[in-house]
Amino acid sequence: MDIFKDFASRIKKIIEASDIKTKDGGELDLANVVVEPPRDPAHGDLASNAALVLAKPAGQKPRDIADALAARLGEDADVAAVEIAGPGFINIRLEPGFWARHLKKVIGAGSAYGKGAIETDEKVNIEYVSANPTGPMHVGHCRGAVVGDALANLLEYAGYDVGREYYINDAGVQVDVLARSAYLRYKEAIGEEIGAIPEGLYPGDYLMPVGQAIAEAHGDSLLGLEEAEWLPVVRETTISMMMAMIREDLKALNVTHDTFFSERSLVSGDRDRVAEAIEALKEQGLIYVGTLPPPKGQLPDDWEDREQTLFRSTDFGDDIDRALLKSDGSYTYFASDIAYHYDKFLRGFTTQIDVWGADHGGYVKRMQAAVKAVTGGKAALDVKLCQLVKLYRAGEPVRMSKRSGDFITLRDVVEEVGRDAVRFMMLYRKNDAPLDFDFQKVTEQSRDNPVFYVQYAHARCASVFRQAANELPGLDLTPAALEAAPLDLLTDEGEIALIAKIAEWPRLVEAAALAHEPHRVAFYLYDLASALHAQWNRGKDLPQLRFINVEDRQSSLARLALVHSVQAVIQAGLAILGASAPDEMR
RNA sequence: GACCCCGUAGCUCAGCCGGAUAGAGCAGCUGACUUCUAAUCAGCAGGUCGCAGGUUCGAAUCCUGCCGGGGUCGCCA
Repeated sequence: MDIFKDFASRIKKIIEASDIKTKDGGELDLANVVVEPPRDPAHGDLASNAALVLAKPAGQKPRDIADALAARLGEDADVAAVEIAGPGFINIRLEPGFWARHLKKVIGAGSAYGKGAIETDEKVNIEYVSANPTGPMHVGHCRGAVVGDALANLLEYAGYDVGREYYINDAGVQVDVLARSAYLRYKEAIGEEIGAIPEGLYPGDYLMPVGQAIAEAHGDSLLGLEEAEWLPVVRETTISMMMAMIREDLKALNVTHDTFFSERSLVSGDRDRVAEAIEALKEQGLIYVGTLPPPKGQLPDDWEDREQTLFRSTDFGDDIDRALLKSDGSYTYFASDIAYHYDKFLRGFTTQIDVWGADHGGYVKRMQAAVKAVTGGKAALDVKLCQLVKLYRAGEPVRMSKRSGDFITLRDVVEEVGRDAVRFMMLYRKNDAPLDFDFQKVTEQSRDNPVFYVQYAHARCASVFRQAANELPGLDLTPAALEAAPLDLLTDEGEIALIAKIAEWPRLVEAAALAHEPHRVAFYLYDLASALHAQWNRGKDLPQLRFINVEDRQSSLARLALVHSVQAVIQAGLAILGASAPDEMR
């Protein structure tokens, strides 16, 4: 169904059957031979670099190879013309009938068109959000959440077996601080005067309901206890309430996970998975006790040389070896994280993707080193770093002070601009480029706003079908009828351009999935929407090109088949991005 | 000091595994609404792809150095 792959294999067959060989008569490596959509439509429908990549190993001039391939390619029934251009590109022009046949296949495939573009049984794990359960999600979390969720959708669509995961950082000192903050709110709920929240504790109001819930459950029974006694109780309630809140936030953004993995669970119960992971590394001789050199440049105030238990991450490309135990003997975050990624591997995930904020960039090498080491090179970790999102309102930066607890939450943003707009805008940029998010622009209904532009294209398709039902009463518009439409009536260059754009969909899905880049889907949808709007408007200058023509039911049917396919692809693409595809926008 | 990301039109950004004359949108200018919803379209103008080397038949893309912006830097998470 991917015409580019189809023609690439046709060309490869021609090469294999030809007398083009390496200089010493061997078989050529055809891995780099590709067929692509040409940059300039004047170059035809398909372009191949075959002659260029084979010239050197074959020891022949590119144009000579191109000539030989072009002659054979010209015999293909689907090929109307072959031209050799530039340094040796082979440009192919397809028979008009080819596009009609291709469109028929697209319609026949229905919602399966483009799906499973990659044939694989590989299990991919994507970890995203993983926000500390210490409060509501703020805008900073938003991008990673959307990127991870859309990437998961994309990989699933492309054919992978995808696990979507959230790592709950419920161990370590921060959640203890959280628990102490909640304990204060508990005392408040009991009726004690607590005054101002002390420096170092979480001041947010969102802990008040937690305090009340604890008061209702325990009365004043926790008041006289030592911290060591009440802390585990308070912590557990608090974390579960925080996670409930976070899940609500994620739901508002249409972000889903199928596993919430607790950091604490690594060491609770009868097993210590962190120790097991460290043991696995130790068996390979990758653990030692030693000291690290102090960082160059500004020395931390409290620096002192100290012996530590270290992982030899430098053997796997890291800049420095990394500590696994704190001075009090407890595990570092890194040690737990190794165990977690090891656990993912043991669950069968050989491709792992983590979506992090850019401020964790310094953590990438050590984690990749750890995954490589602990899985014996059988699993690989890709990390998608999301750059900062800067908020604007009508061009003016929105100020936030985190200290006062007065930050803009994810919920605020979703409620103000809507889920679709947030998701689309977060994906309308590469994840590693900073993003300006303007509340005003995002809700604007214009071409400046790609969300509405793409959704409107979908709505326009739906509108055409509503209109067709009115103007062409009795015409069968079911998919089966559209598939059987006389599609060879689609000969206008704008119509062919639309079919060609639709034909790029499986290729786009595959490329975006392999690169782990969901933003490409958003850009593709924008292009496809643009091609549809263009063809629509041509119908105003040239009424004979309008999708619906009451005088000509047959060509109307063919065009409706085209519109149907555009609509289906936009719908599939928006679903990957996690945005809705409205039938009407008024 | 080290490492990571970024640098493409006035602005915001695409550019797929190295390919042809580097593309969109916005802003600017010129046009198209008795419509299948103008929330749209057509056209014009706008570039030393940060700088300098290198690899290559071919570099915005790969390598090295430099400049500029952002981020990170032993036990936080």
